[in-house]
Amino acid sequence: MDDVFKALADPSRRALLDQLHLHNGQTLNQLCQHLRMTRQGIAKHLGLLIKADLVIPLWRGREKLHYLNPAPLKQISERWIDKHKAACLRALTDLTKGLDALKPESN
Amino acid sequence: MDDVFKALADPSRRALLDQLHLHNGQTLNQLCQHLRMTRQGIAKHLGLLIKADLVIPLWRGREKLHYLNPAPLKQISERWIDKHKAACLRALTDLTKGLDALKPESN
DNA sequence: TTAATATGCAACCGTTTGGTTGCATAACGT
DNA sequence: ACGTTATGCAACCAAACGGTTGCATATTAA
Repeated sequence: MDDVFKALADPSRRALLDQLHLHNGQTLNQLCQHLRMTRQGIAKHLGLLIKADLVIPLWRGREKLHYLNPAPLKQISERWIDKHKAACLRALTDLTKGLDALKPESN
Repeated sequence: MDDVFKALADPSRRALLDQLHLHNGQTLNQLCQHLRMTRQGIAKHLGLLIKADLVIPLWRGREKLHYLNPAPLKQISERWIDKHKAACLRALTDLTKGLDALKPESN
């Protein structure tokens, strides 16, 4: 899961995901046309996305097609974000309680 | 939003969020007891969490209480993850179509 | 007022990261 | 077979990162 968070941390990689979201199954060279960076740079980013299992590569001849894999995002959403979202109300009441404690007359 | 993704990328910072999730409103020194790192190191991490608005600090005298703010996580979930999750089915069909195209007899 | 407590700030350092250039390899078209 | 196309791999570099040490500052307690 650490790999997923790390992969999402970079804006270029998020842009790549967005690009694939727009048109799934693009080759490396196709993806290069949308991001001003060398092919090798993009290939590195794709490597991290693939390592994080956010993107799945499929070879067709000499072309490498890149497909989105939404599973890790779903996992993060379910196992991490929802857990914290569930504590939303609690966190807010904690904050207001903290603010109340700041009032001098409340001590 | 970039700050939020960057803040979430480090396991120590996620551990801090978990710790606050366990007991909201802890001071810096309290948080230090759960993570084997110097106070200054933790303070740096908290600084990034605060910059990303994931944690809101409240001063009470010389103590700095740290409160979770679930809003950014909710935003990320809604504006980013859900969008990709929505494409889940599509991504999978794309993948299987890609796999089909690999079969030589399908060309 | 003085000592202890809670935090902030800055410099420093090794490692990782983001990106480049250069070259190698494999597959396709002619 | 040969040139072109699509990709991989390695070295290299500056910048950012994660973490430390040392010192400064502000608040509380005696």
